[in-house]
Amino acid sequence: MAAVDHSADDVLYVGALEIRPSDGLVRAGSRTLNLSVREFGLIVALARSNGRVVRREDIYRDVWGGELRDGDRSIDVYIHKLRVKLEEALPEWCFIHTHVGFGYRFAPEPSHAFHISATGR
Amino acid sequence: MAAVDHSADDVLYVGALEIRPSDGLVRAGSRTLNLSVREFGLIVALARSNGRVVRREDIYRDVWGGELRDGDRSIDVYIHKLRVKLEEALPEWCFIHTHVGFGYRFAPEPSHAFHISATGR
DNA sequence: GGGGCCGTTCACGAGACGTTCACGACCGGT
DNA sequence: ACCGGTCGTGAACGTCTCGTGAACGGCCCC
Repeated sequence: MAAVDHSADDVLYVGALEIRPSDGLVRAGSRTLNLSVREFGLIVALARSNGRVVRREDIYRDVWGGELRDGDRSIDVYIHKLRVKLEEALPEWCFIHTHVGFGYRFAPEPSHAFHISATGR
Repeated sequence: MAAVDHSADDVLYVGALEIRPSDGLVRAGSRTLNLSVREFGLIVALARSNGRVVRREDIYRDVWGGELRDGDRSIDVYIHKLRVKLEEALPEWCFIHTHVGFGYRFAPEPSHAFHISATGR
């Protein structure tokens, strides 16, 4: 992982998620998520820029290290794996939002599955 | 402390809109708008010259790059798409104003739809 | 050696995007 | 009233991005 100097990386709270970068664990409510190294790196990278849109190139540099090669779908795959685990833990919340052409945004929003939007997407 | 330091970029505020050019996102009140690349470029271009009328040629150069060709309706189409999304998010405000023959002006003004349509004029 | 995880890559399909076209409303000039 | 220019708006369509299941090979531990 790229040597990112984080001074205040104690604990990240995003909605009902509690992410401990230095401990390598994520808690969702009372449950503890079982994430692989990549999944964990990804969720940390996303959570660190809470609310903002993170570009794929930045995600790749942050989590994988090196430059994102053309056609590399690793990010997509791991975004998907993360979504599955997050939804399994907190079905009524949606954390990872796609901004086509920009990247991904990490923020807790009520899941569409439960309450079909009154205000559009 | 430990605040989430957004890399001190320019943030544009127009009425209830918060536009972050470098983050690629727009918030309307508490909601985050989901804009495409073109839509986002357009709203940034408009918001940057807040209050003034922006000529179509300038918009095109700014967002699309290159010169606006005769008969190109892309701007019209994307103005429309933006209007739809903005109205969906903030129905009581009207942001994009047409100045026929001149261009468009971006400014928050109370929507007429609310007052007029009910009275039957 | 065999079985599990993991991470990467492939393949297919759905949906988002951007451009262009078509039609109609509106307006000013003649 | 007619005409040409401008703009609003819905729709068509080719392209590209992204979601997702599956295959493949590496690694570790029994």
